[in-house]
Amino acid sequence: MATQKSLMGFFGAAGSAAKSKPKRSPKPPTLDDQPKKSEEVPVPTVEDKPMECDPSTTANGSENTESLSEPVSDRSSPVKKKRRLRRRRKAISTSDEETEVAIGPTSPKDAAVQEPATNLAAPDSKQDSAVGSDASLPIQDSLENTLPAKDPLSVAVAEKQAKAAKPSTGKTIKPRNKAQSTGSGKKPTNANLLAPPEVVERFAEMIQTDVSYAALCYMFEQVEATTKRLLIADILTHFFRRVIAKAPQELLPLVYLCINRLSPQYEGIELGVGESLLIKAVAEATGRGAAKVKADVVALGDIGLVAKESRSTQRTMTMFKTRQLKVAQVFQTLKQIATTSGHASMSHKVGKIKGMLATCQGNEAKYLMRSLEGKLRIGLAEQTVLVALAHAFVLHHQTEKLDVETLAETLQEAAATVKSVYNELPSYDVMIPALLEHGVDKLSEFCKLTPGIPVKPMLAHPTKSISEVLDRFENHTFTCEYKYDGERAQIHRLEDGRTLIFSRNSENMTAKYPDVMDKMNRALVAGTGSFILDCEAVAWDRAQRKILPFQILSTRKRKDVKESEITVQVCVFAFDLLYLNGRSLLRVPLAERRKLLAESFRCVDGDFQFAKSQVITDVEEIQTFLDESVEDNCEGLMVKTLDGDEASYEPSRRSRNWLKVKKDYISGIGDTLDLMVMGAYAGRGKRTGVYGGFLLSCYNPDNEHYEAICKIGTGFTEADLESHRDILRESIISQPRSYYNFGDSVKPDVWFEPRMVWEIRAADLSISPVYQAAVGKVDSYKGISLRFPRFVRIRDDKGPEDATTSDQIADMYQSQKINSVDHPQSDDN
DNA sequence: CGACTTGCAGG
DNA sequence: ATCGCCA
DNA sequence: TGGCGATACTGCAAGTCG
Repeated sequence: MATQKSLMGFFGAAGSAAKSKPKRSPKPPTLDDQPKKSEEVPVPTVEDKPMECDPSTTANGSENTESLSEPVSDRSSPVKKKRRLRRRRKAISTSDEETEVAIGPTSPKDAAVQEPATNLAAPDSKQDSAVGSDASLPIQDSLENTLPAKDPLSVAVAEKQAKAAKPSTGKTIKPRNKAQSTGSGKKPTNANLLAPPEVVERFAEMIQTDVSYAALCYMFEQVEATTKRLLIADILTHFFRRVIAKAPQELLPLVYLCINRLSPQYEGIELGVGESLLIKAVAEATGRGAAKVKADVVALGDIGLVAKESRSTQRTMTMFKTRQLKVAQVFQTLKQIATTSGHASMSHKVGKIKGMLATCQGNEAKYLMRSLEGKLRIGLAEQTVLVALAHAFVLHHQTEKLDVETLAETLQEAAATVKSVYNELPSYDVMIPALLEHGVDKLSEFCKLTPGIPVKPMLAHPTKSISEVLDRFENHTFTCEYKYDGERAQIHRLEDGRTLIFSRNSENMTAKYPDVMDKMNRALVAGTGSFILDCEAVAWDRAQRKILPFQILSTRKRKDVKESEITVQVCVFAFDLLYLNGRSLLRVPLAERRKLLAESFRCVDGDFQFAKSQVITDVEEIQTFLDESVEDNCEGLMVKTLDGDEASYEPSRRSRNWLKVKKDYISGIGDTLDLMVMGAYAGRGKRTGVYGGFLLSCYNPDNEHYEAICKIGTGFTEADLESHRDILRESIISQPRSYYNFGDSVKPDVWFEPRMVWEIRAADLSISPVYQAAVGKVDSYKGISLRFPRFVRIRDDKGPEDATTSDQIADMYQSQKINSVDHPQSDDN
């Protein structure tokens, strides 16, 4: 409760929240935002200290101290928060340079390799012991006692905000950092790229024959506390090394927990748990109201923190836990949650979650909730895991001492191998056992491109202009292809004749496209056996023989599709061939792959075609081809190198060898709108403390109403977000104006008076089931919204009534070529 | 059984 | 999807 | 430049609820 108020206060809810307790006086409403910048209150600095020095494990302790010492805290300039903390930690570890510094000239990775030397003993070693599972007891106790009147969450809020407060130097910090990292030569010293020895020791203690969930969470903490990628990788490497040595059977579940998955993507096992269920679980587990919990989530920007904090109160009396969560058990429970279905399944899921929560200690609840939410957000994800795995296995098998450079090379190669293998066969179920049994060296013998298992598709870089394309490909032969607006489809034909289709994200879409099986058979040329095709499936109007918009494609059924009942036909546009008759073509240049593609398949009009392409040499040709593609209802062009080493298929890599030129970058075609900011939503994660998104509207001069058109959450710099918060604070109103039209489902956390106008770029306009913009103008009941909206800039020169009008929106929609002929959505008018 | 809600998938 | 930030 | 994490809209699928 207190938290909600404070949130409101935080966002300066002048009207509604002000009424609560005035106690949080030092909040920033208006007073702060102006003067603060300069020389922030010293308080936060002081508060910060214990945090940064403590190993994150003792965070509990410091949090308390912190909130105690300064419950009022200072919420003036949130945003910088964690990042700052991290920096400071770095600063500390930087002090011990000598360690591996000798390696200077070689890649920093070398350093990461070395056994951590002793002198790394940072000022923050000892306290570690406080981490122990039982350590939380006294801490929580003290929390209870010292803050009798307070909801622990308000403590957390205060803490969060204290963190958020700038460590004194407002603006100077950025430049300083820059100077530090880039300006003054060389990389940062290698010392801070190494996992601190006490961390490694801790791993050794915690990881024995099996792995406790606490051990994993300890590792997460360590990772979360740093931003240095090499350090993160090294921490993870040490963790895995220990696991490989002591508890190899735990490696697979651990890897899954690190990347927050339960199985390979293509198996489609999902938790089926979202925020509402988690809120319910936390509420039930703590005996608090769901509404309160929800408010806390908004305030803290992280349901993990809410779980951790609210749990600690409840806990005090039932503290005698004996059970300790194990990784294997957590993983298994997660899988159970995922596979629970049918009647009352939701309450069963909640039950399991509550069960685990009850056993959580320290930070476990935080990470458990984040896992359930699907976002660990500790700065560690798949790519890092792959590197760490590679390194861990190399080091595990490494018996003889290599010189630093050789070792570094070995490690780098290993990382490349593991990544490449994984991208071709993205299954830890296969790869981890293979690694355990054969090591990295022979990995590619056992794990290779296999029809039936999706390859990570090659991605493309967005390009801002045609000239940028030319710059990039100046000395290469390249080709342009239509970029179709459909769904990526990787079509596999196995040796046994089965056909499988995977999406861009490696989901199995076979059941969605039974009609494609038949198309493939008709498109085969004699002699074509097994293959993997890269294609785009596009909605197709058979009568008019033309491409339909993506929005139509998306209305196709996804499960149990029977060929006879298909309403939206598709045409498959093939553009690459990755595997043919038992042979991988990944390393074959595009020109050759394309040739094989053309030889192995035939065009079946309206069912299976080749992506339209053209080899191009100059700007004008590209421009013409681009215009043509848009004219043909495509999104723009893909530009690809044709020959040589740089024309191979690089799974998962958003390589520079493929570029995309989208029409919305080209002025005149791209839609830019000026929209009024109606309201905003509290940010989460790294956006805690600022607004994470905003509700926008267009203006309808006929009735002088503002009609909600979309939310927006990207395109802002961090500075933008801070500035928006500060500026919009002045405009907060407690209720929406009577002339605001919006759907209940998009209600923002705070409302603004009509004032601010922003320029927004979008790719397309779409018929919307939830927004009101231009209702009745294109569709009698539905409004219009934007596809891929992003913030461009503030339009200070425009008043709210100068915003784009509903009529203009309707016109823009109509003028999208693809909608001009006929589209199912528009019932009447 | 229909309306509503939630989660997940796509771009 | 898009975008920005960081090493 | 790669890796990561913040956020957008829409529709189906599967659940809940009255």
